[in-house]
Amino acid sequence: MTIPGRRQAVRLPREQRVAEIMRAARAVFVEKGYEEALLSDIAERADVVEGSIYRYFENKRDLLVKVIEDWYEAMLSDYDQQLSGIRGTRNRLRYMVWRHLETVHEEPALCHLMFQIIRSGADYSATAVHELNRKYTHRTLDIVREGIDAGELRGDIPLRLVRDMMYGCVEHRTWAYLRGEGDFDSNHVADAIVDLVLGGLAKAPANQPRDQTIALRLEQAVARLERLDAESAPAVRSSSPSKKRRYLPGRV
Amino acid sequence: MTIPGRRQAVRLPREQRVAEIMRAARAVFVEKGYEEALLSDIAERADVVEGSIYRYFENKRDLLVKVIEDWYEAMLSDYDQQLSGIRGTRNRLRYMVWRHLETVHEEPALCHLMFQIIRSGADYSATAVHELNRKYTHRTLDIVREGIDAGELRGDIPLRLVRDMMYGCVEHRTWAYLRGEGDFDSNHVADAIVDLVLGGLAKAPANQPRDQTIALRLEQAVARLERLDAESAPAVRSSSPSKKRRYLPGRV
DNA sequence: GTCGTTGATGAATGATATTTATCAATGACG
DNA sequence: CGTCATTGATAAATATCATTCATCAACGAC
Repeated sequence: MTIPGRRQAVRLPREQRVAEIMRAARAVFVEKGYEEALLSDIAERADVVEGSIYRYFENKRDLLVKVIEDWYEAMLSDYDQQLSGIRGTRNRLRYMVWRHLETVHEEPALCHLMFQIIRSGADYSATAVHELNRKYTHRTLDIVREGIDAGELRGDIPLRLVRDMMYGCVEHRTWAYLRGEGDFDSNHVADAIVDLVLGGLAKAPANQPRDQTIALRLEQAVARLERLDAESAPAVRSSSPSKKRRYLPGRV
Repeated sequence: MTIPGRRQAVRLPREQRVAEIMRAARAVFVEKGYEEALLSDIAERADVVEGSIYRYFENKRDLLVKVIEDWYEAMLSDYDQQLSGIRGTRNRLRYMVWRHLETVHEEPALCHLMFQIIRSGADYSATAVHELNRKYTHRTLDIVREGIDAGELRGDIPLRLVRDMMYGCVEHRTWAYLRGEGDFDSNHVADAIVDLVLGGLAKAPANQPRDQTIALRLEQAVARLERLDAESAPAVRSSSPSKKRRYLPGRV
């Protein structure tokens, strides 16, 4: 006999319930950020009771980690898919950066969670996200290596430094964007970054002027970027921050 | 008449009490990280009662922000102090990077808090830390600008990109370090970064080989770095993470 | 048809940040 | 000198959530 007032328990197979909860969690996390997201919100949206979540996830953080992992994995496999159809060191490198920037535009909240919560956690190194990330940056290094082998790039620069610079730069921009300090154009930024890196890396025969196409592209990109910088430069400090789009949920 | 059992209230002038609390807070935050640091811990160490903290600080987060601000301000003023005694674009640029890296070594926990809690907060832009940081990176751009004016550096690169690359790279290394993924040598890394940036930036007369000294320094730095990379490369995944030094307090 | 296994529940529990109601020293002012 | 507003400080109450617990019911194998 069902106790009156006791909610009708809908039984689902494990996988399906896990999927439901993760879908709900992702929505709530995106909407409210980590701290503001309540397990009760998530439970409600997943149409379960709070306690049920603990049958499938260790704790709130674990839930987030799983959500991010899921997203990240799908994303990276798509990266590979696309990349397989792109030829040429420059194009491939550019695609990596461009796609990264696009992702920030498409999923700012998830990116923010990824940076703030996942990647700065003490257990990050043990996370699948870490492994995925490693794989991803390896992909980038592979491209550079191919370029070196093909004789297109200088071989005397530590690969790690190149990678750190590229993604470091990307992330600086990303943070500024996530903070609502100004938008960016993925195409322009990607061009500028790749151009600068290649400009420093490109094998320049000692007594020859730099590759014409590179020099040209560089000029154009730089001109565009300077304009962009001028626009997005904060005219007056603390003018009207409310007008800026923000993607950081939470504290007001 | 004093109610028996009621603690003897030591009255201090505002400034002094604030200083006490901040000293205590800094210690506890450093020791335990943000979430694990309890207001009761801080109160105890500051020899006040929890509620008293709220007389001087909005909330826990505000307390941390003030602590970081304090530290950051002192640090930057010292930067300026030192920098005033250094001549030459390369040396000055190198000092900025080097000092940044050294700071990470000296105060890993505060750096971590700065990155994770402060800089990713929704209110970061309104923070004094943001302003300080802006001032700091401006200093860097000034140096580059001086170099351009002096004819030492190419003038056709967007300054922001240069800055983002330098600090982006620094931060990538920093995070890896904070996560316990391997140490770094501030001197080597600073050399490598500055060399790479200048290698891409340095005005290379079209039909002349690159500046000899730069080329030489580059080679040396690269050699050192390759060695370093080889050493700090994770031999076997998930070998014994317990052996690595970690500077992330918190969750076990 | 019984019984172990697993999905699911609703109500505790616990840990902490934050508030509130009070209290006492201090010092300015009549 | 006293009174009284101001400010430093307190102890206890509150509120908010994450997490755990004691039960319960459907399902399926045997």
